[in-house]
Amino acid sequence: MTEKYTIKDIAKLAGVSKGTVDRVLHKRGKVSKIALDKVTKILNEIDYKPNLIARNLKNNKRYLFYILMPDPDIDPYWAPCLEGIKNANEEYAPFNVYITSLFFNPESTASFLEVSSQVISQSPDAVLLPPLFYKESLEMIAKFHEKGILVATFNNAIKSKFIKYFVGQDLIQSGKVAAKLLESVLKKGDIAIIHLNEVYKNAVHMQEKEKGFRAFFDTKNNTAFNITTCKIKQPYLAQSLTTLLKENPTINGIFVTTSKAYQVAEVIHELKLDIAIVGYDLLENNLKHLEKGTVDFLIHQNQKMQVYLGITYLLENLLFSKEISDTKLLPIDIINSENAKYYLP
Amino acid sequence: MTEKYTIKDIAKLAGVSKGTVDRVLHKRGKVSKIALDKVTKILNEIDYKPNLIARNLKNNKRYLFYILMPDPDIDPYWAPCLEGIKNANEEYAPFNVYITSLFFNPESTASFLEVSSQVISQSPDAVLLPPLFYKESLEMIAKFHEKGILVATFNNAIKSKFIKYFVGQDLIQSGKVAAKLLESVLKKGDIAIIHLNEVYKNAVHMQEKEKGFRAFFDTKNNTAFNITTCKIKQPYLAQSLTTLLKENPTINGIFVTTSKAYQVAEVIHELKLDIAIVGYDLLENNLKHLEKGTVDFLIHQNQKMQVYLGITYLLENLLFSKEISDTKLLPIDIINSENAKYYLP
DNA sequence: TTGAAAGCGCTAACAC
DNA sequence: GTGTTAGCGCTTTCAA
Repeated sequence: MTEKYTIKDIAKLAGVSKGTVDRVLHKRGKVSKIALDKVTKILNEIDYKPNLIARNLKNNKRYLFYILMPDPDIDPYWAPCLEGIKNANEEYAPFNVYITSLFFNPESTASFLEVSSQVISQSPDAVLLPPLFYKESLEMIAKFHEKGILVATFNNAIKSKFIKYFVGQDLIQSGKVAAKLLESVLKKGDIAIIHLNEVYKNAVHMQEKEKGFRAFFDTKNNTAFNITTCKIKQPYLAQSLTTLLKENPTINGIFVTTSKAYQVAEVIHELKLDIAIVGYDLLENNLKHLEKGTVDFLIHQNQKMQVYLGITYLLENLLFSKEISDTKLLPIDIINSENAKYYLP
Repeated sequence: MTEKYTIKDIAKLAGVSKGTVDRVLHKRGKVSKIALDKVTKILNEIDYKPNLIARNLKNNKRYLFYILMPDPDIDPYWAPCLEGIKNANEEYAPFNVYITSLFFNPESTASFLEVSSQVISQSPDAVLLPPLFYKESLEMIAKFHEKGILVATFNNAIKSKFIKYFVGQDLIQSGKVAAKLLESVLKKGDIAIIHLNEVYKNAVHMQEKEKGFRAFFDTKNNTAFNITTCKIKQPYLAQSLTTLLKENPTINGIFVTTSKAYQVAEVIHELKLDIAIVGYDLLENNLKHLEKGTVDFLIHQNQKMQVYLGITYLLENLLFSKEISDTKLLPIDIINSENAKYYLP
């Protein structure tokens, strides 16, 4: 059984004071070589684990934390994030952490820039955001970094040396999961990949999912499937889709790369066709179709966990200097009508 | 912005000492009505949230925690639990918590009883166990309770008023998930439910899964499927299964209710039949077959999370008097070849 | 019944 | 450089 050592113990063993031990532990300097050696020797002999809790008791510092995200009222995709923020908030409140969420309009880069500047003016300790607008996000992230603000991203990955952590899913792999699901259900046939354009650009999202989807069949040299890609913009969905399916009557599977599978399902249902659909996200509308059987599978992107982990990673780093890997890829959960309820709030 | 109040603040506001506030907060009595009223008034006015961390800093008490589980070397199903224990251990070590795992032989009630007595003799603060042997488990749980030991169970639910928490999955629902998966893949046909008897009794497990599986098709009045149940004991699997499939050549789907789907898959592969298989648990052997395509889906029972949560629930209750619901049902994760890696250690 | 005080493990300011 | 000391928020003992 390993004993528990405190700073006091180490001080006694090394024959120095607590203060000196603390200086050694935190490399604060101002320690003579002799003292340093004595303490280091003891530290090597025993397994000292600082009590991280006690460490922060002392800390009077208030930690300001901002979450910058699209308004869930504009796009319900983001709604689950609020729950994750709430959980993190409850957990870290005793540590003097103040978490504020600010919403921007996902259709407007101006709105994003405005809210970002607002955050900068508060000079918080850390910021978490989904970098939806590539150029603008990079810009703001650089500015955050310049101000000494720790940055983490979620939802979609962009490359920047100023991003400390990223939490999200591997979208290419997610496309492969969808492909495997359709393969299981269909065995053979023609599949349409439908990029149903949403209000704001998530082109990268859609492209990566398609890439993974196609790669799955390509690497298998699976010739039983024929894949068409189709970009459709609302409000032309019903019309475009009907035309597509009339022209390609052999299509028996559809992969919807956005969270709007329900819109596709409605059209298919209307046309009374028997087509398997795989889509994304547990929106209420999607769930209805899962239940009805008009959507076969949904892939859960677990937004709630994404923000929750994003927050905890940053805070554990700030509060306890914990170092973890810079990228966390969440499981790609497969949802059908029977297990859906466990993934809902 | 809600202010943060400490006991000191309350004491000042109420015009009493910290000690008195503490006595009120913990209902320790020995407080005059006047003092009590003054403090209560303040407490109603403000939103006081005690700093749970500081509360336990003072605590010199050592918490002894035992986990009682089958030896993972005998049944690899339990191996992931060790990881969960390790995580919990790291998290709670600073709180003077000492977690010990003891293994019993899942084939032997005697071994279970022996290890349990061993635990009792240590009079720990809490115990977590999967109640595999119904009668013996109830017996020991009662004894634990008698000794003032907090008990939580995982993996399988049994009823006892002495069980504080249960963490596991809804096995009936899990059967429904399997049913839906086979329905998606097959559309119609004959399905065999195979209860592949394992070394020790988990009859209840298997029965509940079957119940859910059948209920799924029953409530749907789905007549496109015909379901046969089949209990097979090793080492007769290959023989029995071959006979079954010869006699029922229309069987195109198999639901294996235990973690031995790979054994079934091997036979099917040998027979060169095209039969969809849904099974349980991410054992290495099962994963190989997922990859090969001889098993279509696995259901993840998330043993790791089960123990991890079981431990945290008990400890949060012991350390911080947190009260949560007595039953936690984990998500029923659907695994195919493409998302499996995210659920592995 | 009450307040004062010590102390949990750690940090940081402050003398020496 | 180094040891001493005060204090984070809370619990608990002890004297009043």
